[in-house]
Amino acid sequence: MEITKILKAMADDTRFRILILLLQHNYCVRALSRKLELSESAISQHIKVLREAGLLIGVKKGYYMHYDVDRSTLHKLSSKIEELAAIEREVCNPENAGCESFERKMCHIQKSGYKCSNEVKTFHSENREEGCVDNHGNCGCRKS
Amino acid sequence: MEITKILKAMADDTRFRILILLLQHNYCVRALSRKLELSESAISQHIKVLREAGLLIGVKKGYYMHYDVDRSTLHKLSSKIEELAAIEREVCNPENAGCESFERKMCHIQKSGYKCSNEVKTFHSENREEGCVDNHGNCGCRKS
DNA sequence: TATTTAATTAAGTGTATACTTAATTAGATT
DNA sequence: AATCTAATTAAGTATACACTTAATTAAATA
Repeated sequence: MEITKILKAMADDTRFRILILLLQHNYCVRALSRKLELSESAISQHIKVLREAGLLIGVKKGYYMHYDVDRSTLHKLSSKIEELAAIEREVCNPENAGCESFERKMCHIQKSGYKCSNEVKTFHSENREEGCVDNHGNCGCRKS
Repeated sequence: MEITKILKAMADDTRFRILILLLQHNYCVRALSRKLELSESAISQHIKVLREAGLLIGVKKGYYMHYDVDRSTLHKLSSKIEELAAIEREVCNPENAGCESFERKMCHIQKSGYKCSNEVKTFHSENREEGCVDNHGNCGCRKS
């Protein structure tokens, strides 16, 4: 499941409306094209995007295509977003960033009175040194 | 809460990555720009989109902007998507579409043996008559 | 087999958007 | 007050994309 692909498919206003209409009824392409006042071609292209994102399942019945929303994709998407919301933030501070003691004293997110040294400022502004893996960005703190 | 605005903000791969990074740490713009190998300007513009969608809250601290993901927006989005998945579909058939009895007999989604009349075909293909509110699209069925 | 029909694909166009570098802004620091 | 500095905005560009009409496809029907 490609989450940004699904999000992209749903993010367009027209496609979002198509999705809602197809959640409510089994409209054919022509009916959707009338309801949304767009060409059948446009609808067909939107449906393709929704289908390729896993949001629609299409079955041909007689002359008509019957499209149905794959609700399991919506459930999975919803869960994924909940998972995101559950990510815990590791706040940058000298203690958890693995800063050297001399840096710790100078970190600007420390209480007032402490100021960043030139070394720390440089670290923040210029390219990072060898062996420096991460830069939390609020100061010169390094993560290991 | 504009759902397609939020979806659009999250649908871009770069913005999605920014969101995840900011869920994990309090990176500044420069740190994000290094991590994602994009200009600070590009990051700033992406952050603006995320902020205007209600996904980020920014606070200025010293020289730095501290951005935090508004997790409540993610929760609300997740719920909205669950609501969508819960929409029940009213299947189009002559009975629930309020079709006239003569139409009911001719609806193509009836069992085989019944065929659409020219009138019904025309109704489906041409513009709808006066007073016809809905067209479910699988046949000539009218809704009220 | 030829015809009809809903849907799709092809080709083209105008707008939106994701980036760039350069200029500007807001607010700490000296 | 003058100077830094992170972030933002301005201006410009190249690509993506949402539409159009016309041509094509695939399946049902005659």
